[in-house]
Parts: sequence; C-alpha cells; structure tokens
Amino acid sequence: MLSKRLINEGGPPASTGRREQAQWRRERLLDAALATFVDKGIDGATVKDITAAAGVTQGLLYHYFDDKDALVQAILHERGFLPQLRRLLAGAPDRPAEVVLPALAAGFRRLLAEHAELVTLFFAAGRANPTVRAGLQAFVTEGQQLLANYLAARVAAGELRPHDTRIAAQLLLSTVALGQITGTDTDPAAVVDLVLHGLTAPDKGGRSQGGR
Amino acid sequence: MLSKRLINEGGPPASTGRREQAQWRRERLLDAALATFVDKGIDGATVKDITAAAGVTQGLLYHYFDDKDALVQAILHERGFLPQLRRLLAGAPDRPAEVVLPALAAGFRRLLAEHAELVTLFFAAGRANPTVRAGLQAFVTEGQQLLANYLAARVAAGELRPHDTRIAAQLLLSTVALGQITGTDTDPAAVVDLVLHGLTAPDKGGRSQGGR
Amino acid sequence: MLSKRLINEGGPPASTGRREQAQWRRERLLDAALATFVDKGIDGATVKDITAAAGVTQGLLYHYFDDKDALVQAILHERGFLPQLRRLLAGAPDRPAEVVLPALAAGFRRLLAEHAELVTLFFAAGRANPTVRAGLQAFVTEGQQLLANYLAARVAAGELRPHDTRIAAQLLLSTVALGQITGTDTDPAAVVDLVLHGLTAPDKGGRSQGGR
Amino acid sequence: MLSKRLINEGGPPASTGRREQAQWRRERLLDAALATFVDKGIDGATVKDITAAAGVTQGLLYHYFDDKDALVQAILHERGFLPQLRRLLAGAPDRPAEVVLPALAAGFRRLLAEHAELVTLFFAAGRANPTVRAGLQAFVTEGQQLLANYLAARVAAGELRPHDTRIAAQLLLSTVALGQITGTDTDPAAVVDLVLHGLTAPDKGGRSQGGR
DNA sequence: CATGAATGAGACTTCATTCAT
DNA sequence: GATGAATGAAGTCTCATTCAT
Repeated sequence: MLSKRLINEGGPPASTGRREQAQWRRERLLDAALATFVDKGIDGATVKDITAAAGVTQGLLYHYFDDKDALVQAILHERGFLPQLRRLLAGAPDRPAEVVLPALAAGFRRLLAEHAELVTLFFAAGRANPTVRAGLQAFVTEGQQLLANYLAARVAAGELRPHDTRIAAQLLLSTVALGQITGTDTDPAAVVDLVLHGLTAPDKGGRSQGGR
Repeated sequence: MLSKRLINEGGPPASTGRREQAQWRRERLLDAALATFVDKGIDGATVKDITAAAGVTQGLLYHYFDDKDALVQAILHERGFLPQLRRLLAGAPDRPAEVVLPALAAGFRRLLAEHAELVTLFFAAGRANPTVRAGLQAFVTEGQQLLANYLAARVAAGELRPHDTRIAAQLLLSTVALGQITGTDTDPAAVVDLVLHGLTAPDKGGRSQGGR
Repeated sequence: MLSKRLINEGGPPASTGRREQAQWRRERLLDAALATFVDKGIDGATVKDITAAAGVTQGLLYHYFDDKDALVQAILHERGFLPQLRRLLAGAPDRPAEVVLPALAAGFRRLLAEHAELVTLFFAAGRANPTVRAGLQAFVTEGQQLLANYLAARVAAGELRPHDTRIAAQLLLSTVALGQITGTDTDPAAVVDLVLHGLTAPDKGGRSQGGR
Repeated sequence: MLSKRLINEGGPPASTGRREQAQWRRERLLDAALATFVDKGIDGATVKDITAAAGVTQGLLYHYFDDKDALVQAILHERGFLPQLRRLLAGAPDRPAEVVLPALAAGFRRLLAEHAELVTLFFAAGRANPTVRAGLQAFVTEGQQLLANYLAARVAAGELRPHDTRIAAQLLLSTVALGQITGTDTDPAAVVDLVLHGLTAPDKGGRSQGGR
C-alpha cells in the first residue's frame, strides 16, 4: 500500500503553459503507474488504480498512452537506466581490479538504489509480462557482458587468474542486485573482497599455495 | 506454449478405488495448474485454462480446491522442496568446505532442475502474488541461513577465513539459482572454485600476500 | 421500441434436459439479437440491450458466442434463407415466363415477408457492417444471377425478346424487395405484368409496332 | 480508405475576410464528415476521425455545429439534392413518355452520380440513424410521387395504358438507384426500354396483340 | 463425482463533449 | 477563432465462482 497517497501532491505547477502542464501530467502518470505496478504487479494494477494514484480520470490515460502496455513500455524507455549502466561498467580495462571492482560494485548498488522502483518492477512483473521480460533480458545480458569483458582484460593483464569471466560477472552483479531486491543490506565491498580473494583461510593454503 | 498438451494423458488409472481416482485427479489438476502458471503467470492463467489443460471442466476445480488461491497454496505445499533443501544444506559441519561445497552446489543445482517449474513460478509470479511471495521468502531465508551456519562452522574450524557468512551464502546460492532461472548453463563447480579461491592471480598475490 | 417486451416469455420449456434448455436459450439470444439489431441497428444495439431482451445477463452471451460479431454471423447463417431463395429461383427453364414469373414474384415476396426481420437487418446495418455487407452481397448476387439465367432460357426459347437479362432480373427483384422494405404494399403480379408487357398503350403502338 | 487524404488540401484561401475563412472551414468540415461517414458509417466515424480528415482539432467542430447529429443534419440540408430532383421530375406532362422517360432516367442517374457520397450515406447509415432515415424517406416519397404523377398524365393522354403508376415509378427509380448503389453499370436507356415495352417477344404476341 | 450453464463484478477502452488557455 | 487536455458515461469483454442437474 505504498501508493495510497496521491502522486501529484499539490497539483501541476501553476503559471506555466498548457504544454508544460500536459508534460507534467504525463510524468505524474508514469510515476503513478510505476508505483502501482510495484505495489500490485502489472496485471494486478488496474487502470483505475493508476489514474486514481495520479489524481486524474481513467480516460486521460488514453490521451497519453495507447493502452496499458504502451504505458509499461514508456516506463521501460523513459525510466530505464541502461545508459548509466553502460557508463558505469565501461571501466578502464587497464586499471587494476582491486581498485575498479569495489568502485564498480558500489556504483552498481547506488544505481539500483536510485531506480529501486524500476528494479522491483522487473521482479514484480517477473517473466509473466513479455514487455518487461524483454527489458530485463536486455539489461541483464548487457551488464553481464560488459563486466565480463573487463574481467577478461584483467586476466590478460595478468592481474586475475584465468576463469570463466561470465560466471564471475554474473556472480558479482547478481549478488549485489539480490541484496537490493530482497532488502538485505549487502555491503558491496564485502562482496568484492570475497570474489577477489575467496573464502579459503590464507594460512591453510588458498589457491596460490598449490591449488587443487 | 509448453503446456499445450493435456496433462493427464491416458485418463485416470483404471480399476482403482474411488479414493485413488480422486487423488489422481487432484494431482493432475496441480500439474496442470503449475504448468499453466508457468506459461502464463498466475494472474494470466484462467481457471478455464487450467481445467482445460487437466482435461476436466471448470466446476470440478472447486470440488478439490476452495478457490484459485488455495490452488496456489497447494502447489507450494505439495510441490515444494523445502525438506529436500534442508537435508541438502544440513551438511556435516565437521567436513571440509573443499569437499562439501562442490557437492552441495551440484546438489542444489540438481534440486532446482528437478523442480524447474516451481522455480520458474517463483519468478513468473514474482512478488505480485502474496502467497507465492511468502513461499519464496521462506525458502530463500532458510536456505541462506543453513548455508551460512555451515560456513560459520568452517570458519570456526579454521578452514575458512573469517568473513560475512550470510553474504557468502547468498552469493553461492543466488549465482547457482540465477544460472538455473536464466537458463545459463552455469557450472556449479566453477562457481564454488571462484568463491573458495577468488579471482586474484596466485603469483600476483591474492589474499595470502598481505591481506586487504 | 419494438423489442421492449422480453423475447422468451414464459421461460425455458420445463422438464427438458439441460442440453435442450441451453439450445433454447441460444435461440432466444439469436431472436433477441435480431430484433434488437432491427430496432437500433447493429452498432446501436448494445450487448446489454440484447441480453436484457433475452432475459439473461450480459456474460452469458459470451458463453454462446465469441463476440458481438460472431452473433451477427450466427444470425446470418442460422436465420438466412439463401437455400430457400435458390429453390425458388431455380425455376424450370422450359416453362413459360407468363406462368413462372408471377408465381416466382409472389414466392419471393412471401419469402421476404417470412424473414422480414432479417431483410430489415440487411438495410438497418446497411453497408456499415462488413459481415452483413458480405452476406447481403452474396444474397443479391446469387438471386440476380439465378433469375437472369431463367430469363435467358426464355429468350432462347423465343418467348421473350432479347434483352439485358441481368437488368431485368435486378428490376424485378429490387422492386419487389423495396416494396417489402419500405412497407409499400406492392402487388407482385402488377410488377410482373409491367415487366412483361411494358407501359405502352396497346393501340398506340408498343414495341410490336416498329420498336424504337 | 477513400478518405485517407486530407480534405482541405492547401489550407484556407488566403487574403479573404474572416467571414469567408470561417465559411470555408465549415464547408471543409462538411466534406470531411460526409467522406468519413461514407467510409465508416455514422456511428463508426468518430469526431476525431472527422476533424482529423478536415485537418483541424476536435474542439473546433463544436464551434460550427452543436453536436454530431447537427453535423448529419447539416449534410442532409446543405448537400441534399431534393430541389434538383424536383426540377428533374417535374417533367412536362404533355410531352410523350417515349421522349421524356429516357432523358429523365439519364438525368436521375447523373444526379445520383454527382451526389454519390450522399447516396452511399443513405445506405451506409441505413435506417439506423433517425435523422438520415427521415431524410431518405422524404426523398424517396417525393421522387416516387412526382414520377407517378407524370405517368398518370401520360395514361390520361392515352400514350400509356392504365397501370399502377406508383409501382411503375418505384420500379424505374429503384432500378436506376440500385445500379448506382451497387456499382453495377446499369444503362438507364435499357431500363426505360424494358419498362416501356416489356420483355415479351413482339412476334409471340406482347400485350398489344390481344392482351393476356 | 462431474458438468457446464449462469451470474455479477469489474477490467480495459472509446468517445462525444466541455473548457481553460 | 482555435487548441487539445480533461472528463464521465458507457461499451465490449473476461473471469472467478456458484449451482441445478
């Protein structure tokens, strides 16, 4: 019941052109839709719920969006953060993982936190909604690929030992993401430390002392 | 369209008591419901879809289950695999992680694979369905706790270095689980190897050469 | 407001199987739909109107028909009278027009009268509804063709003078049909007489005295 | 899809008074409405369709017309051709049918062709729209009456034999009209020839050779 | 046990019309 | 005059659930 309060408290900004007010309303509808989707799921959220949360009548939704699915797509496109993810993960391949990964994990966590609602939507909708599924798919695939590329570069540079970089990337990202999703307060630095150095006690012989 | 074929091919077993036939029908309904939920999501699957997949009429569903949600609960209870998970993760705390963890990861992967439909349901329904959400929550929490306990025991035994065992548990389980969910063929052994020994190249140092 | 009274006065026939009652209800829905379409047009007739006229709830309509258009199609198929038209117009080509045409015109008029509601529907819906338009098209084309064939046979037999048989057929049928549609009490015999012998006064000449 | 192009290509005539521009817009709206009605039917044509075809916004329609029905009435009044029909059919009662009827039929056909869209509207809307139905009724009744009057005069003059002049009028007009409506290329002269002289072969004895 | 006809609430969507700008 | 955002009523259709047979 997070969305019980109206989204557009205070009404549209006064003393602006109609154009601006319309744009503002559209944004409020997107806000309301995202919040309602998170709260009740995409199927569970009715057009009535959404427009009520936005403080408008049902019909108006169809002035701005063709149908409910177009609304979902608009959220994905206009509230998505794939560009930010790209920027974050396009890390300098010549800088050491010991430095890059902690920053990257922290940045990833922050990025997810800033888009908490959208992240939740990805899981609230799960695989049931084709539109969302496609969006999530793109996001996950690209994120994993970019990080794997960086790790491969570090392996080539000799800093990291050869390994399945896609698995490592998935491990890192998924653990941080699940921390965000489940609300567990996962320290990104601890995750990176684990991934870099492993669990094995140093004196008993990590991999460096003979391996398998 | 995985569920296009009827579930109860062949009809009920002949020459058995009424009790058995009824029980058999009930199981077929659960099968059909699970398959349909996976295919279309819980909200997306109609009672008509489910009963058609089971080869019976709509009304019959209500002889076996109070309503649609009771059907979901029955699936969670009767198709759940929390007991198996408990058995799997209640690993002997005195046996070394180097031996236990690979077996455990492989077993976990197998367990998920054997209950692939239910696992998918957890994500197809996502957090939208309260009943499913509760079931997933219990499952995840317990799994994580059990594994964390084991890891803590190994830390106490001196095999593993001190670390946040909950994060490590989450990391291990979530990576294997995501591999199953996304269909990526993640080798559990590789995951365990990474978690135990880290990414750092042995010659360049790794944790044993000075720690953090 | 012809359809204000309920269609299924008295309820379904008692003491019959469920199958029969269902079939009976379906017929009542068709009746109600046809009457309502005639009264308000196809677009103007709402599902609520139709089901209220049939004395059932809206949802039930969708138990028997996929959607509103399927209802229109069912009316066309199950209330159509193309077979009767074929039988009527498949007149013996060797019998004289002086005998055949009057009987045919009278039969055509009777046929239209017996299906007055459907005939009206063809015009109430006009060309706006594609489904109805197609049905009307088939009806008109076939009727015209069959009659033209007969007329051609009579020309070949020497009874009728050579002429554009399609126009003559259209002229005959359309005049009788329009009489029915507009409610004018057009005597079919008079129409046939005109068509056979023309308007020209016998003594003043007529075609036999030199033609054009 | 006849109406896909905009109606008011080129915009309003420049350098004219406001009065003229407004009048011009009004005409463009009528054009667009008529075209859209023909294309989709009156119920099927939305205000948005119409105004879009006219190249203006929805609201503007309500500056020129009270509501959608007022638009239909305006079309009937301002695009109607009852005066032309009157002029055409008010034929000189002292001139011979052999001369008058062919000219009249040709003129009627031309008149319908010139107002093809309105003619189609009469049938696209059919009897469903009360406003249109009334318009059609007036048109048909008056046309039939006028022609019947002329025929009666010719009977009195001895040129035509006594007959039901209303039926003959209906026969003539409806056949020509249906040719136009259905797109059949009906030759008006052939129709008139049939009506005047009948189908009966001259040598076998038409009505002129001794009656029935 | 089993059927499927029947219900009623509610979902999504359309659209004529109004009105502040 | 002109715009298009906004409304509210109504329309089609879906679906979980009940119940007589």
